[in-house]
Amino acid sequence: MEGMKNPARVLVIEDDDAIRASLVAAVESRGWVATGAVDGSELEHQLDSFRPDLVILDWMLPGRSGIDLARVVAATSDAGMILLTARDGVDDKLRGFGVGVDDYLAKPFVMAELVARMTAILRRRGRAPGVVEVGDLLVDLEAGAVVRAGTPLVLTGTELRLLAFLVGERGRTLSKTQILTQVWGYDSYDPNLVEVHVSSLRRKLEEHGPRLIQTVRGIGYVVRAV
Amino acid sequence: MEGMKNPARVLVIEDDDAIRASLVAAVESRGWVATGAVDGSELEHQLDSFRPDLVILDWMLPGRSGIDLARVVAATSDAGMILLTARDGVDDKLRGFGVGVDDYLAKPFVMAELVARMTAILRRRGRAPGVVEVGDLLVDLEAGAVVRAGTPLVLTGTELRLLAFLVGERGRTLSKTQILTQVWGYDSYDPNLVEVHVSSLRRKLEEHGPRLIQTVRGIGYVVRAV
DNA sequence: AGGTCATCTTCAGCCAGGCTTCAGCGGGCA
DNA sequence: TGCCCGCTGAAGCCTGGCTGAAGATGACCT
Repeated sequence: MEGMKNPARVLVIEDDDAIRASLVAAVESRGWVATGAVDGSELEHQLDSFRPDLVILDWMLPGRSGIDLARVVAATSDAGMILLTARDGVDDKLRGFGVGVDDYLAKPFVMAELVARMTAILRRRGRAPGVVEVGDLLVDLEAGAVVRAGTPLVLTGTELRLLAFLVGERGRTLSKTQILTQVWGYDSYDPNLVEVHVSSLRRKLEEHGPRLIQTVRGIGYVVRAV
Repeated sequence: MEGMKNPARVLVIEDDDAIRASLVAAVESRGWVATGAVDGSELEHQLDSFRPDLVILDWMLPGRSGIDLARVVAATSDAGMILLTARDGVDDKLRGFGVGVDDYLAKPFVMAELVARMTAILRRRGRAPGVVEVGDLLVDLEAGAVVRAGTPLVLTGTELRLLAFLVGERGRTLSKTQILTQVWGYDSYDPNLVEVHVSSLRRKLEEHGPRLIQTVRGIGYVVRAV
C-alpha cells in the first residue's frame, strides 16, 4: 500500500460532526492520517505538533472566521489548504485565493471530488502519487487521463470519477450505496445507476484486457488486478 | 487466542432478555468482554467506568429514545456504535440527525452478520485483528477476502459467512443447529443445508491444501489446522 | 433562440449465479 | 452386516445484475 511509512497528514477543521467524521474516514481510507477539530482554537498548536501537509477548513465556523484561520495556516505553516464554503460565489473564491488557498469546494460536495483535489494538492507537494497503477491500467488523477495496455481511453466525466474512486479503493469491496454516496453524493438512490456506469466503463476497459472491476454479488464491486 | 490481554469491551443495551443474552454470549465467544444493560439509565456511568470500545444499542427502548442515547455515546466517549433497529429505513433519519453511528442492523438479524460488523469496527479502531489465520488459510473479515496457500479464493456470500463463523469459533465443535442459527438465523431446519454448503466450501478450500473443516460424526464440524 | 450533440438517468426485459431441495450413494459404527 | 449419517451431483426457483434503448438534461454552436 502506498505511503505506508510516512503517510501524508491531513487536518480537518469542521464543526458538523457527521461531515467531519466522513471526511476523516475518507482521508484514512486513502491511507493518509487524519486529525479532526471542531474549531480553530488550537490551530497554532496543531499546526506545530501534527504538522499537517494539508488542511481542510470549513469557511463558516462559529468563533473565528474562516479567513482568519486561513491566514494563520498560510502564515505559520506551508501546508496546503482546501476551503469548504457554504455556497458558491466568486467573492469567496477570490478572497480565498488571496490568502494562499489551494482549492475550494462548495457544500454540499461529492466526496470523490474532494479526494481528487486532495490528491492533486498532495501530489504537487510530493506527498501522494499522481498516477495509480492497477495491473496494466494507469489512472492519472491529476490530468484525468486513463491508459490501458498502452492505449489511452476516452472516458466521460462520470466514468472518470467512478473509476478514480474504485481505483483509489482498490482491493476493497465497495457497496453500491457507498459508491453512490462517494461518487454522486446521493444518500440513497437506484443502484442501477451504478450498474449502468460500471457497465459502460467495463466496455471501454475490457476492449484492451481482462476484467478489472469484479462484481461481488449482493454487495457491490471490487477492483482487483488479474 | 487473540486479545487475551486487554480484550475489546462491548456494551450491549437491549431490553429483550433473550436477545441481550445471546448478544453477550456472541461477544464473549469471540474473546471480547461484554456488559449488558436493559436501558440507558446508567449510560454515562457505564461509559465512564466500563469504557467500552463499542456500544450495541437497541433503537426502540422503553424510556429514553435511541437517538438520545446515541447522542450521549457520541458526545461522552469515542466508542463505536451499532444500532439495532426494528425495521429498515432508519438510515435517512440517522443521517438527518447527524449522529455518528458506525453501522446499523435491522431486526431480526443474523448473528454472524453482527459479529462481522463488530469485528470491522473494532478492527478500524485497532481493537481486533482484521485477519484470522488458520494454518495456511487467511480470512480477511473486513475485506471479505480468503486466501489459501497464497492463492485467493472466490467464495459466494453464504460460503463466506459460513467460513467466517467457523473460523471465528475455530477449535470448537459446532452443531449443525448452532451453525444454522448463527449463520442463517433459522431456529431449526434441515441440517442438510449446512452439509451442502460445507461441501462446496471444502471443494474450494481443499483445492490448495488438506482438509480444514473436520466433521464430528453425530454432532457437527470443527475447524482445526492440520 | 433554435438546433444539435454528448452525456446522464430511467426503464424494462433478459440472463445467470447462487440458494435450497431432493435423492441416491458410500462409509462408519454398532 | 445392517442401519444411519453424512456427502454430493443435479434440478428448480428466485433474486440480483447486465445492458440496449428511450427520455431528460444541459452545453455549445450557428
